Amino acid sequence: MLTTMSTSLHHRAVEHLGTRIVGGKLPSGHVMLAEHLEDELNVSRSVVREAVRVLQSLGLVETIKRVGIRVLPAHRWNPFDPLVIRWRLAGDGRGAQLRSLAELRSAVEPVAAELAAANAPDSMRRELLEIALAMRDAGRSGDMPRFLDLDIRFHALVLSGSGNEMFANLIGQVTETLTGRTVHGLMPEHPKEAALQWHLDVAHAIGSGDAGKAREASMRIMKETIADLEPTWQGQPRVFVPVDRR
Amino acid sequence: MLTTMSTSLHHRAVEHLGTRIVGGKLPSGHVMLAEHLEDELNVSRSVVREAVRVLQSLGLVETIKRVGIRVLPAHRWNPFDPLVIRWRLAGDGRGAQLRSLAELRSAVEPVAAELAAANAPDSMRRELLEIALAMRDAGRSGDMPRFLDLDIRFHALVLSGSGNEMFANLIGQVTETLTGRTVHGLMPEHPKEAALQWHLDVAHAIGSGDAGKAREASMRIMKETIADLEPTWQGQPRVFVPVDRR
DNA sequence: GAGTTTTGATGTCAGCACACATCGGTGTCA
DNA sequence: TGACACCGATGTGTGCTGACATCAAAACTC
Repeated sequence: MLTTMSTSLHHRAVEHLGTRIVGGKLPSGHVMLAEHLEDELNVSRSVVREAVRVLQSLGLVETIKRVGIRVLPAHRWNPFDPLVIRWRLAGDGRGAQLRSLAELRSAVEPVAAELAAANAPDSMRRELLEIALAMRDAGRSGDMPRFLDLDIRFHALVLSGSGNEMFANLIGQVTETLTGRTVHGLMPEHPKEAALQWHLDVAHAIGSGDAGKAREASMRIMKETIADLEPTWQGQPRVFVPVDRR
Repeated sequence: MLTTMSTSLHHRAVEHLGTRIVGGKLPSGHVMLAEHLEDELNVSRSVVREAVRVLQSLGLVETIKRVGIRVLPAHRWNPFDPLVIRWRLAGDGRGAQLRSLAELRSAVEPVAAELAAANAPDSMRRELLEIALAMRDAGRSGDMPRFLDLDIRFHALVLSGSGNEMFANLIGQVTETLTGRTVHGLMPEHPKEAALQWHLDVAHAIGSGDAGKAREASMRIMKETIADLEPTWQGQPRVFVPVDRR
């Protein structure tokens, strides 16, 4: 070994192969040999095999005896795996991935708000209102970094307050779309006053247990968010996977 | 080796550990040693290590030097991974898992119907209508196995027709809730006439590109489905994960 | 108590035996 | 002579093992 490694060889191998497959450099159907990967990555068989096993569990490759390690088509990948999402966001698939995430979020958050209104513990309802108020202040004063941070916490709290662990798990990916919107300069100098009010509406509705209102207000936020982000993925073709192919 | 193996040792090891962790037999914080696992499973280090690596990528365990392999708390698991879902459905978590899936589905399908109305290829729209009509026939004549099959295909087609690969990936899990409803005797002798009509409404709305109507009709189906399934998870406590803990 | 050494676990390597799908050669039959 | 079935060689993933590296907790020294 020449280099002292910051990350483990295993981690690097997974990352190396994952980015190349998801990024499209290794196309679907491409076959690799374990031995070849050893040379390419300068690691031993154990490292390659453990990495391939992980990629296999993500649906990125399959191993076939006497043939090698074959790259699977994109529709076999697990689109909910954090690694796959990260790799897609880092490569060509960024636009399509952001659209998928935004659509997922626009579907989930209103229902999460509904559930939070029905089920969230009081402490979360209180915190939600505090954050919404702080968002209004930060938004009006144009403190955008603080606004972004509060925005993330707000939506994370709605998802978490739903009491649905699948919803709560989307927090990381919501964070990605929110920061993405800011990074790509898609946020105005000041957030719209209406948007600030909608966040307060959500907080109040959840606070008072009004599921219908919470959903409605959340949907308005989602519509606005989608409209803001749309330029990011414009022109990206949609993919329709035949249902029989799992 | 004594036994000829039907499934690979790797597969068996992943399954063995996964079911025990998700099933709660190995509680959060429990520490195992790789060597101990070798003895327990009667497999070699490579098998154990590769299995542990896969479980690590699912968020079920972490490996710590000088300590061992530690089971992670449930909120660290990837709730979207097919393996995790399957293990939860097979164990104590079945009720909570079904609720999560049903809620996710009730959030996603109306939006998927909306998107399908806007984007689905014509062939899918046509097939959707055919299936909805066939569902009506099967429903009225009380051919429930055929109805279930058509129902699955219908909802799979809506999800797939959205052109969102994350939605399309939920097909398998939707199948689980639909078959679960039938298996648990939660379906009436004949599906309600209204439900049959709602499916036709969705198909027609998507066929004619009416996104709003598609969403509305889909939401009605979802409300009904949730109501049907609710007994399955009654009394299951909700879990609220603090937002700061990832 | 702070710094150092020891210890024990995972991480990594390399070589081997085995199972098995594929391919090509051989034999048989028409 | 040609078509077809059989069969063994080959290559590659699967699994096992012994050895060493690495690193952090724990024990020890001062």
